[in-house]
Amino acid sequence: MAKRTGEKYEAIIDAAVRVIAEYGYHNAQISKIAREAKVADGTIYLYFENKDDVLVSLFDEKMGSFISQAEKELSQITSPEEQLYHLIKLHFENLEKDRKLALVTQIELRQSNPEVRKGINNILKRYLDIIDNVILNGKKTGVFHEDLDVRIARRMVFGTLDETVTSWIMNGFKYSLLDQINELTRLFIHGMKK
Amino acid sequence: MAKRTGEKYEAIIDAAVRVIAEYGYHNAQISKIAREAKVADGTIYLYFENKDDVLVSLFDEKMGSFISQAEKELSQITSPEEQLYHLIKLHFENLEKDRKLALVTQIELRQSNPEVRKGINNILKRYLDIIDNVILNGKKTGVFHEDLDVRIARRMVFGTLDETVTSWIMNGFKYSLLDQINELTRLFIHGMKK
Amino acid sequence: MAKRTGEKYEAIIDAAVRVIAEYGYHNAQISKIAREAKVADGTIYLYFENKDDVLVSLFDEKMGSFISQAEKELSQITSPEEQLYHLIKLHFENLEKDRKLALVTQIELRQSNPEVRKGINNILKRYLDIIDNVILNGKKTGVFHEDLDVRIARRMVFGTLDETVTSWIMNGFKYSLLDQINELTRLFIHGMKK
Amino acid sequence: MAKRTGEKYEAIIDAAVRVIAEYGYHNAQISKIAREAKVADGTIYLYFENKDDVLVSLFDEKMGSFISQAEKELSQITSPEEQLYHLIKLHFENLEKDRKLALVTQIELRQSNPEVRKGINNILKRYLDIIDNVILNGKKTGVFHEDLDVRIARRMVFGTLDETVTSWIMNGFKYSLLDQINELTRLFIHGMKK
DNA sequence: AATGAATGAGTTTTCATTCAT
DNA sequence: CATGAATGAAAACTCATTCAT
Repeated sequence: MAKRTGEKYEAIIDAAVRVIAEYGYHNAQISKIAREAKVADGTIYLYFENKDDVLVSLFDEKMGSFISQAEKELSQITSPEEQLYHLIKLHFENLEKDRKLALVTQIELRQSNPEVRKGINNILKRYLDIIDNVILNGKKTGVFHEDLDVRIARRMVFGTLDETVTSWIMNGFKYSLLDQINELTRLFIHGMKK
Repeated sequence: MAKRTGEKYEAIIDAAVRVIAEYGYHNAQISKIAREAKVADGTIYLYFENKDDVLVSLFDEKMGSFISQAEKELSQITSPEEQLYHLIKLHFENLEKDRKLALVTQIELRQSNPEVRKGINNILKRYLDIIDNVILNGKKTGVFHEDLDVRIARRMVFGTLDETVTSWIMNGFKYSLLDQINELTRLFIHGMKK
Repeated sequence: MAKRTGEKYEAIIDAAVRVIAEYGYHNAQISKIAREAKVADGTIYLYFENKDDVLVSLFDEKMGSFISQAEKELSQITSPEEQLYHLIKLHFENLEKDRKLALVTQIELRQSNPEVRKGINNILKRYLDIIDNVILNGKKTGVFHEDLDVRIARRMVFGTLDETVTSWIMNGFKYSLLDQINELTRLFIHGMKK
Repeated sequence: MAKRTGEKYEAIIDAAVRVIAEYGYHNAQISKIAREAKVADGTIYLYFENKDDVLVSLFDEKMGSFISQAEKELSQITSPEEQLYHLIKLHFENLEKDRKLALVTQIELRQSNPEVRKGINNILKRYLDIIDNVILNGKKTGVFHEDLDVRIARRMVFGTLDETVTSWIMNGFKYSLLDQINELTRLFIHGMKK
């Protein structure tokens, strides 16, 4: 029934980002999002199943394209060290280029209910797979330690990047994420290398 | 006005942990917590300012004592490597020994409103300070790299441990956190060492 | 945001009068008023800011129109004695024609909280102005005593009419207000005349 | 069961006056009154049936003695004009001498529930009887008009004095009640005389 | 396809009163 | 006599969702 495409579909998602960024997750009512998108409340339900669907779709649209891009770009790099460097760079660039979106996906949507969390985690799984592939590539090419536990390493990489971005937002975006790419890459590579 | 101490104070906090663990944050009504604690709804307000106060106090009581313990134990270790190892061990032991509490503090309370989040973050600051001190000790003793950015390293350590525990819970506690202590310690130390 | 007009706006106000008259101010819950008005509880909040707003609007709608009528009718009379007579007549007629409304505005709403009281008093100010004008007219035309203190006389007129109506209601409407118009007019005029 | 006498009985009533004057009727909780009276909450119930009883007793203690005094003093005056003058004087003096009490009895207690209102009205009946006697005396002695309706005149006198005092309080006590005695007496006597 | 008025379920908090000590 | 900890009922208001137009 829900259209999931079209001009208004995107208008609603973009309105949701702006409203959540401005008022916070707990004050982002459907009626506010509708007003911001210049549509009627009921119209949202022509494009989305329900409010949860708006939020998951928001994450999907905004992060899904980033993940696809990352998949594609990393597949064209062979060196695991360079892959890792590029992964971090893409991660940070993606969030630095739209602070409202960063705030929404990184902070606000984490307060959502279990249903939304589940949808978000499904999308993130593809991202975790990318990290896994970089680590596996590093092990296969003998750059990373052969006994390295991929899941443990993956959680280190993701957990670190995630915490780094969260801190950056919570501290008011007052320093540059990009400045930390080199040091983080070094920490990871030295930690994981043979 | 709120008493913040006594037998019932603890009974209410423990009841809150059980109720949130069983029903989830969004279904943990005051009346349910009161029933579980075998007190009247109004009694909760003799011991706590409001519902937010119950949740922040829960975090404070349960994590605050862990943090104090960590502060004390780490201060008796001089080697930064051993401090790091011990920190991870304490972190994991603390959460493995009470899975309900782990679920509540690590997953459910993160869905709470900004007021509660703020209270929780204040408590966590003390924990981040402990991590900082370990890293500083490593730099000072020449074990960790002199140019290591403490904040970046701190976020790596905290972010990794946090993500590790979250994954463990989301995957149904089906492996042991303690088994990962050695590898994580190694990853951190190799990453940070001179 | 509140509409403050329309069919349901009036239905809610009329329902509020009936509910308060029947159950008393302290037992007139929003849900009871909504049921009586045959709308959902939430619908009331589409037309009114909050419960206080319902009560003040009730007074405004019901007494405001009476005051406007009085203003208009008295402006067409030149003799202060006749103005006074007519004012009392209008006052009593207005309350006799709807006993439920009289009970609500005269007795029940006086038990309301300070916020509502303030709203009611603002509306009543216009009525006190009408009384003032009658007295001033009497002084100007030499009918009333030139040294008469308008404020003192106004309080006599309003206080007397108010007490008269209150007694009538408290005694179960068992006599006619209209029968007292002549005597009250005489008391006031003799008291105030030159 | 309720003692209705003793040192604490009076302490509680005086505390109630202070608390209601300071916080308003709707914020005068039993626990606040108890704290102000330096007794335990439960102690109030050793001296009073319930909260309503505290309020009615307050009115009874404070206004009852005034009424007895008025009864006594007026019985010693024979002239109806002088009785009326003295009645108004006593009324105003009584309220001017304790502004907190005036605020409580004249404004705040009027917001109370029907039960308290009933108790207050019972006490006021004795006062209305005093007014009646003055008017009857005036009619009997031929000073007031033989056809004067006592009830109508009584409502004029009481309503006027009541409204005068209410205005005085609502306007912040910023003028003197006593200054109005002469004019009010004149208004009444001219209105009622033969 | 779009609207937006209407719905009604659901929860925190207060406070008069009790009663074991 | 006095205490004060404990009780638990009660009500305004929000907001996701529907559906007649």
